[in-house]
Amino acid sequence: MPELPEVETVLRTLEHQLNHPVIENVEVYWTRIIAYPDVDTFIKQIKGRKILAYERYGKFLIFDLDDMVWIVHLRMEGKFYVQRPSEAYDKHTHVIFTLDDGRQLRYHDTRKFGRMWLYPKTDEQRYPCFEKFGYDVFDERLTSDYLYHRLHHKKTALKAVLLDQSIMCGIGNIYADEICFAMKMHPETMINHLRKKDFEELIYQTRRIMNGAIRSGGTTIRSYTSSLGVDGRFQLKLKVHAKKGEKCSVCGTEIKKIQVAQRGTCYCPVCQKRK
DNA sequence: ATACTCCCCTGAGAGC
DNA sequence: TGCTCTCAGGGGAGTA
Repeated sequence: MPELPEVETVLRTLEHQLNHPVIENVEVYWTRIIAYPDVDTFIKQIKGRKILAYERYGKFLIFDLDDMVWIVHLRMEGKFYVQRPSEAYDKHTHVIFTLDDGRQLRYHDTRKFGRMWLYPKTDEQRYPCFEKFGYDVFDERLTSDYLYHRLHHKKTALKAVLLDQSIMCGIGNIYADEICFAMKMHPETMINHLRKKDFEELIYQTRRIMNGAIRSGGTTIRSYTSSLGVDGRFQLKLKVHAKKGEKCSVCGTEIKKIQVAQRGTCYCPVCQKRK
């Protein structure tokens, strides 16, 4: 599933592939994908607009259309393909954008969880779909002081905090497990047990892991063909997520799987201690 | 305010 | 082989 590094890779790949096309036509085959405005307005307003810039906020893709912004969240399985109109598409292709260079940008989503929004652009770049979202993981305003003041009194599990997009956004289930492992902390560690230096470590490890994943995701840009999105190449580097029953790469102990914050959670019972 | 639960969806995998 | 059942998961909505 696309988390921050995958979204970043998709965005860079799209920019590289598409450059700055004008969207000439749009066909929507599953209307719920369009979250705002209504489908007819979405189509009417996005037609004729040029993609000037590609940006990211958390797991959102942001396409700068000059006086408007087109925002996409891939959720679980959303993908973009750049294809010729003559190429076949399957039942999971829900939105097709025809570009002025003759190609099509096709939105594909097996589970139909992804969403798109189109808003008039504002200076502060805040939109209703971002309302409940906090700082992006790489936002410089996200500091250990900020996290400490916001969290040190709360009795919430560490992993629940990492997944809470209203505090910082971009982390999903995979990287939440990896960050807990890198911090050598049990995912159920109560956040109020963390000291200031632990929050520094949290931010450091989060950014280190995200940057590493972006770098290895970025390597797929050169080799990719028609399919955008990341093929799971850097799963090779995962230490605990989806590793239930395998041996910990550090100590050899069997990785365990539990539920934390209603999410499947893998961890090493020896390396990761409750604080 | 916080923490659950359900919902949206489909394919994969398990069990029979 | 083929059927049915269960589960995964980001995030919104509703509820205790």
